[in-house]
Amino acid sequence: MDQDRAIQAEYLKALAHPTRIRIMELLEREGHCVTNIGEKLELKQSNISQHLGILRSRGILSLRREGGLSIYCIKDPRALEILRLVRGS
Amino acid sequence: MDQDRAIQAEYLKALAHPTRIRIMELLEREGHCVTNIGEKLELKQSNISQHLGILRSRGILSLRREGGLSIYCIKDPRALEILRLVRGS
DNA sequence: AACAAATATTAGAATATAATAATAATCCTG
DNA sequence: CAGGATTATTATTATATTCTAATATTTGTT
Repeated sequence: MDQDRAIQAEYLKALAHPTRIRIMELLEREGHCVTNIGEKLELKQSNISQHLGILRSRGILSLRREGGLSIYCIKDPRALEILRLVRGS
Repeated sequence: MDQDRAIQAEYLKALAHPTRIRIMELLEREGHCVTNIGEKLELKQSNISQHLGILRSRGILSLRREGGLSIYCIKDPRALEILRLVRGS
């Protein structure tokens, strides 16, 4: 189907951004909250939140609430495999 | 490096388009010329040529001239692995 | 309930991407 | 070298992304 390719393209687009690649690298070890990610990457909170939302909407990240925090984790390990392949250029 | 992630993002962006995914699927079996691809995909020649140029500029496709034709082939098999991973969602 | 911290959402401006149409460039063939 | 076919490039318009700033929401604490 052609709709499948549109979905696949959306998935790849979600990964195709330097900041989102950095987020994936950061979350590879363990989950982090939004503020934490923002500090490590030295980017604005709202921007981080938007990027996390994009990755989550594609099923790449998951979110759990813990205390007052939103902890984002990698949900789809295929994304890590893809990034590993891309690195091996 | 941060420039690496920019390059990685460009690589993924090249794959992150429905038409370019179709092109990759078509070229998986064997190389094809521009006109041929345009007919199979029912898209304008200039559009196809642009998409092929994007894939080539990222090192994903290669080009050889044969007779009066430009034959495009898959150069980087990692791209196929990535698309296979993406399909397995 | 009020306050503070953490996160999400929205609107806006700047930039990037994509499709079309038109034109240019390439390269066989006679 | 002229003509025709193939491919590449350019300009344009429409759409999509991205970042920032501002505001709203959510949640925990007192």
